[in-house]
Amino acid sequence: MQLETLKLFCDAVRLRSISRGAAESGVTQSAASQAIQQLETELDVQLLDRSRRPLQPTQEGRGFYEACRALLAGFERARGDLARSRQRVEGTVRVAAIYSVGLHDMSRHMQPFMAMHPHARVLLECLHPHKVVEAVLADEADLGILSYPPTSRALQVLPLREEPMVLVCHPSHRLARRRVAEAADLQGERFVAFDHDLPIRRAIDGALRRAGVRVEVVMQFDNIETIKQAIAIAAGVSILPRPAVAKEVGIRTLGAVPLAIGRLVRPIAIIHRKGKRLPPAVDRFIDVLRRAGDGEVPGGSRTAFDQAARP
Amino acid sequence: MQLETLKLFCDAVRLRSISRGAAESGVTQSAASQAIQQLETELDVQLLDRSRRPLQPTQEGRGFYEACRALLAGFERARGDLARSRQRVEGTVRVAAIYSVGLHDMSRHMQPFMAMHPHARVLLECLHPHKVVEAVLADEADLGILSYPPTSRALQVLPLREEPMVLVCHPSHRLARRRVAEAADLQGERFVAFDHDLPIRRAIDGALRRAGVRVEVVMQFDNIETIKQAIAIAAGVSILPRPAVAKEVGIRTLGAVPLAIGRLVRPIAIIHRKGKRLPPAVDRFIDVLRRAGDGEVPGGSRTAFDQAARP
DNA sequence: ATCACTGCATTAGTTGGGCTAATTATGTAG
DNA sequence: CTACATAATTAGCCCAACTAATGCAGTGAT
Repeated sequence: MQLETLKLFCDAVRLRSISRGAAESGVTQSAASQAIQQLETELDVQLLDRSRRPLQPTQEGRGFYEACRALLAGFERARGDLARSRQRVEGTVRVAAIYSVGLHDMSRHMQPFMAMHPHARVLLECLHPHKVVEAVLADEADLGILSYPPTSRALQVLPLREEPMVLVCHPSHRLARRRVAEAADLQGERFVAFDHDLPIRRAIDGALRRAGVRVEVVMQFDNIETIKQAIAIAAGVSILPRPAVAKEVGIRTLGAVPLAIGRLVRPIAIIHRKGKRLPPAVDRFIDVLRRAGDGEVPGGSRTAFDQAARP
Repeated sequence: MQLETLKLFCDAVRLRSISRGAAESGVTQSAASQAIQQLETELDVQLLDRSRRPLQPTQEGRGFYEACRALLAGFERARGDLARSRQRVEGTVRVAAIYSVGLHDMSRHMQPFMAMHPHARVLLECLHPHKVVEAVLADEADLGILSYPPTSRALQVLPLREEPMVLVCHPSHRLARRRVAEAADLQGERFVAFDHDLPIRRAIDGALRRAGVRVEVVMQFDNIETIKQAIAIAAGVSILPRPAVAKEVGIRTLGAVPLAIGRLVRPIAIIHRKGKRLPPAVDRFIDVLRRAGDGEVPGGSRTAFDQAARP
């Protein structure tokens, strides 16, 4: 059953002529005649009264005509909705990021991107790390941005940058004015840590263990902001990615000291679902991130340490 | 654009599988896969996300799925309406008859017909003669029953019977007790006639003229009932079809006398639109009319005149 | 990681449905 | 009755859609 056939029938009724209806659809009178006859056979009902001219629908044909018009209109509407939806979705970049990247970082990149692509729309959602992965897998986000990206068959990982980790302490702390902190300096320090279930915690714990240092964990939180607040009230020291404390260091509410403990970095990556070819808008957004995305605040001075830490 | 394709898509979404959807429609997985791909190409949109199993519709696919379901449901409803309408219409016999036939005559035939065909429905409408023709031509009635049927290219005429015409007068009239009325008996009689624009008037006028009789037309009406009333108040005599006055003659409110003027009959015929093959119910109704339809009230005595007048 | 399993895509080959062109039939108007 | 317009019919061609077979990818197991 073809929609074109229904359209031919509707046009024939509307124009009171099979020929004119056929012309409307760009087919011959013969094709239209055959199609409508076949329709009548299929439905086992006489739709047109051909014994009187101009052509008139039968009783049954009249009712079917109205139904067909509604059907065709419904299909055209659906097609239109689809086109509109496609445009809206294709121009949208849904990003799921962890808090510590999303808030500082993304806002900087979103504005230039929007300027380059005025038709595009960027939706940023800040989530806990595992929720970011979930959102990408469930196709609720086109991109995920997080640290310590998980390896998964369904995920494509694009390394974005590696943030150097620094010792963060209260400005009045005894280590605050050191040029560099050695492993031994941390021995027995009161430490504000990340929650156990976060990869960054495991990375820091491993580095400290390898350096033979034991710290006294006095608090643990699942996000950087809270850790910074704890340090600001002199509850202890911590090890945090440098970009995350750049602002506080700048206004001297926190102290940051480069660490001489292994190569302690926080890898940031973009993830997206594997196999799925990305919409153009998303591709371009990735370009913007990877090109400009070296993690430092524009105009911020770069230390020799930062340079070295980059891959 | 085929409805079957939309159904394949809907089934695939509903069952979360192209294979199962294909099986539902009795085609191979390959056919369904190709059809849905073609649909996506045609609409230029990705409807299904095949990179994750079980199969899931995309954002756009979800919306289109809902629209398609509505479309398919709408079509099935239209098809159902059509079937029901067809049955209702096919079992219906719409009859348009002139008053003088419809009331006396049809009611007798309708009951036997209804008994023979319990599913059928008979709609009887009594109209003025020219309205009967109009109703048949406009396909508002399947059959028309009238006297002096018009010849028309668009109409098929089926002669039904010829009703003998008799002189009708008040029971106290001087001619009421005659066995037969000659032409001369009518000379100068006060006459209640049919309207000029009725064929029956022309038939009677012609017969009288050929017999060399002149009557004095004192009244004229467009229907038999009114003429009978006029005669009943002794306003004059008239010439009417015998079956139309059978009842009044039986109860002695009118007198009827056979006429020896030419072969004066009122031909009754069934008309229907030419070319159009009639629904079975209508065909059978015609059979009933033509077989039983000799125009006499059942049990009514038949005169030698009646016998002779029949073709 | 590897393997087996399931399900979709792809390809090649065949067939029927739908189209055109030409002709015939039919309804309508002058 | 004739002329005209329009629909049905016929013959023939061609593409679209199907099947069968195979390749490929996602998924969950050991």
